[in-house]
Amino acid sequence: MKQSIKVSVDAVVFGYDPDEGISILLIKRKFEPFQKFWALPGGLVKDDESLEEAVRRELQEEAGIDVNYLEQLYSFGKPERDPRNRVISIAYFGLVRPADYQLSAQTDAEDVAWFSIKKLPRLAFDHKVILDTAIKRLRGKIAYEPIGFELLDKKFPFSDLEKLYQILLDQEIDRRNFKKKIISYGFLEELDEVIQKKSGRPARLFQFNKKKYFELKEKGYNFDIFF
Amino acid sequence: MKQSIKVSVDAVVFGYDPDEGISILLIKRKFEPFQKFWALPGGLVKDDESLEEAVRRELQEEAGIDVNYLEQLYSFGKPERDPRNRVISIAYFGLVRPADYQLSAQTDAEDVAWFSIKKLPRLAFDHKVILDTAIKRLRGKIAYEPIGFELLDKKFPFSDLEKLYQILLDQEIDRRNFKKKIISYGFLEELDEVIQKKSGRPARLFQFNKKKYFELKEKGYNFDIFF
DNA sequence: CCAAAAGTGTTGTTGTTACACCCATGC
DNA sequence: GCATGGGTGTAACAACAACACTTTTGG
Repeated sequence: MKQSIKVSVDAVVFGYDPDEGISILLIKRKFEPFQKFWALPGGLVKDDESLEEAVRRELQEEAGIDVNYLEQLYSFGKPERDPRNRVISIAYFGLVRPADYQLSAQTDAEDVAWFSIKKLPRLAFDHKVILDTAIKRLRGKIAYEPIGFELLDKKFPFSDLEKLYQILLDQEIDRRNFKKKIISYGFLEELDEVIQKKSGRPARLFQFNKKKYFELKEKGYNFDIFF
Repeated sequence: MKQSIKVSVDAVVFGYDPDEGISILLIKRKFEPFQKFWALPGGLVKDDESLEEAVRRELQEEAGIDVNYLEQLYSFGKPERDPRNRVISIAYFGLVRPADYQLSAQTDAEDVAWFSIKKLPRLAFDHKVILDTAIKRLRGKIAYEPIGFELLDKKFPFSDLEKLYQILLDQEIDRRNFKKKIISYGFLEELDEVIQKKSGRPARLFQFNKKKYFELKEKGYNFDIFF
């Protein structure tokens, strides 16, 4: 059987800033179709690279960014999703830490930028569908896996985590109960350092201990944050 | 850029029988490579069909089966997974009801059969990896979505459900607590009919009310069964 | 009357929610 | 000394886990 289907990868990369909220990385297309539309970074897979390698390469080429967490999201394969010819796309889901987030925000003038998920431009192809799938995944996943930490600095004040959950779950969270619950899991380390971002009392810094988390997970612990 | 990657779909289809446990559907390969090895049903996607259409077509062609639940599982794309040329496979996850399960078990003599997940043959390509991914998904998913019902007859005695969960979670479950919890969700209907499978007291039949389930889900109910 | 499977409640323990005041800093 | 954000405990309530005997049928 003769088959003429092309294979591409696309990445939905999330960044977070306690003031800006959740953003995603988009690039502006140079060529037709959808010239000058904003689109997810991505492109055709090379014959000799794995899917994940392809995503990382494209992110490097198109946005100069290194994601800190990457997982496969879903594959999109409707025959009509690309007007030229059939392309199936394997979409990935990525998270970057604030350091990278800030960095790429500088490249602003070019054709790569962060967009708050609250005010998104029209996207090329079916990228809106892909994006919506990714947002759903992020919202769902944060409740039962501690991936939130991948969006924060290695050392962060507790309030950053708190705000992240409030934004993602889109609801008020009781500060005391939230802290009690997170601390009770035992994979957070409280440091002696403090930081003062704006006014007010300086905050102690915390860090996520991945090793401890995996140990606890082995023992059949299960993380879940529902309020 | 010239790309020569082929796109296929593969299906991991689960069946269940309270006595046999969980089985999956395999076909025996007629041609090289991996001639005479057992493999997941699947094949190349046609240029004008969607991915899901491709899976359903292949399952119909290769096993004469109609799955009752189907979702995308994961895409496997390592460059070396097919010895001939590069093929990326989009794997699907399916569940069939006992009626279909019995039916295909008749076709036994041919090159399609059910295998208990406890004693599997060596599989072609990387199908073992795909299968393991699917089993993990099934185990994980059954705890927070009521997909277990898709593996049972439309009307079933409560003990069938009980056994299904015990097998999948691989642990004893307290019958009273389990029933209390499931009933409390309110999406099961108790019928006036009874059934007697072996010896012992006949059992009342139940059925899953999908509509009620979706209503409850809308209201922000969340199903979860952990013990 | 025995074997086999179905049906059924209560209680102690644990986890979850609701709630408000003081503390450390910069200006 | 005031504005800003950080830090902390307790009590009522809800959910979960542990537990065993009775009922209906067939042989």
